[in-house]
Amino acid sequence: MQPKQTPATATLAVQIADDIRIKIERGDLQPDAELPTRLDLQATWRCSSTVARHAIDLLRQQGLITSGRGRPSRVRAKPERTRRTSERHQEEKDRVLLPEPDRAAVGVSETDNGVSIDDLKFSTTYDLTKANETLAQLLSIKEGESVLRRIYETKYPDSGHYCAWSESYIPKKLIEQNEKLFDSTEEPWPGGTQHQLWTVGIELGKFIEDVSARMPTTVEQQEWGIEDGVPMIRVTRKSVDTQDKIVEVSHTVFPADRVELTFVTNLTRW
Amino acid sequence: MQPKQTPATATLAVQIADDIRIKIERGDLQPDAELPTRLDLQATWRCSSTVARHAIDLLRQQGLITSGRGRPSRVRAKPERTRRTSERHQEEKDRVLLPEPDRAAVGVSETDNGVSIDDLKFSTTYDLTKANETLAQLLSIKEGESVLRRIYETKYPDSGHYCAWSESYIPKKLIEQNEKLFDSTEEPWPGGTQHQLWTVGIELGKFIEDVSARMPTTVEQQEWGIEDGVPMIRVTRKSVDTQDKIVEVSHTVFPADRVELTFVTNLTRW
DNA sequence: GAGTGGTCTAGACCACTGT
DNA sequence: CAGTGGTCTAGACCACTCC
Repeated sequence: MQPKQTPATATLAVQIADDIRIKIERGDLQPDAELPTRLDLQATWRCSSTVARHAIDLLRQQGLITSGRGRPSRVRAKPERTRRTSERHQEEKDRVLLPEPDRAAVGVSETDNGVSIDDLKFSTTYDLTKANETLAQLLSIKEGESVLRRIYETKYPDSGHYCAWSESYIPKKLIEQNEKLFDSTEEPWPGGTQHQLWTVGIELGKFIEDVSARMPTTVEQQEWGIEDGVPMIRVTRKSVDTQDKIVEVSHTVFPADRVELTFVTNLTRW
Repeated sequence: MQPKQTPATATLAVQIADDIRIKIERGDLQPDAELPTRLDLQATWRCSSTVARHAIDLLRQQGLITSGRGRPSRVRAKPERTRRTSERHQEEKDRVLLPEPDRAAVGVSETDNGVSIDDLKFSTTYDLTKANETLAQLLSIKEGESVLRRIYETKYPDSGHYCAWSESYIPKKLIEQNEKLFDSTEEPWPGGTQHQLWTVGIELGKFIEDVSARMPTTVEQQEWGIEDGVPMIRVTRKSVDTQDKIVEVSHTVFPADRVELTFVTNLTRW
């Protein structure tokens, strides 16, 4: 879409912000270029510091610029995004029947989170909990039935910020034949969740993934080290077995500026 | 995730906002409940109007509340989301070989945008344009080669706001055998893009969809009637034929509070 | 008409950056 | 050290809603 003009009805702060935004979109202001200072804007537009400030705020909330104490605001350079493709589901399945050394060759953070960085602090929490109404309905069990909850957290050791976060729910009765599946010290499990399910006789037939986006809270911004104007993407994944029964439900969240999702839909041939 | 506490280092506005946010998450403040007024907050927290105002701003930017002139701010009720599932790709393909009356039974806005509302103003713009570098590379053509660009816009006739927007690019040389494909008055084409491609001998083998999210600009907020704190989701879709060549590239955007995406990944059986 | 939130003024002080 | 952006005060006026 082309740069758009600001209607005459817009407030002064919006006019200022859009003037700068159009300069960014046209390339007059390149990534990392310094923006006008608050005093500049006050002089140019004959406005108070509050209005100049608000204009800068708007641009930051749109994810277009960064700003910080003492440093001039700058046009935000788009960060590299990790790609997370739906084809890893089939790849994981293909590995299930391989001998353990081959399965173990792929790290858990790679299979479960699509991120393959080495120097990360990885932690897993297992517990048994009772299914609430939504979860019970999804998993075709009774409300209050026992489910294994697994929480996977990956953090950058230097900053302590999250790199990845996800939680997974599996009905206890489906997997209780294999007690190792309740032991978090077995993580990272070679071959991932699909191999774990295979040890109790479950073959997956498909994954159904729901994708949505929302803004992070201020607390999430801190925990993830997210800048203003960056949405969170949430993926709810249902793992469906070959009898069309949902055997696992998981939720994953991540900042939209760090990950891009790819989904491949294969069509049957004529 | 559980409600989190505000660190002591947070600014006053953030503390106020988080105090309210936690009340919302705990259910102390139900959807549509009125929030404390600016004067309330000034009195309770002994702060200036600017700080009270900023706290409300933060919550609006997080998409948690709505506010407007003369009306008290309220906890935002989650709107209904339209579901847009990847299975419609196969369904569309299955319809291609049907006789025209059956194909025409499904509206274009339904097939292309996943939205099936009747009273919408639908408009299509066709033009021939030259491929830029990115597009040329994706479509395996030379930069500057002619491509058919089609823009689909759906608007609510009362407000004039967008309901759906997408653009599509197809290399001219792939489809020039059928001149009807360059005539926008043929829209809505019964059977959609897959049938159009079939008229020039192209069968699709898969779709590759990249999903990302970002904040809307102030102009997009106006054009779509989007409230603060609602991200835009962007889907770039590559239509791949049975020889693994990309024959069409399309971009779709929509507000994250109105649409939810579903992707189904089928796995091959053991 | 009273009360709400939206916008704005005209300052102040602070933390931090870069030179 | 000067200059930046971050936070905040203490107001003002306006448009709008609801009673």
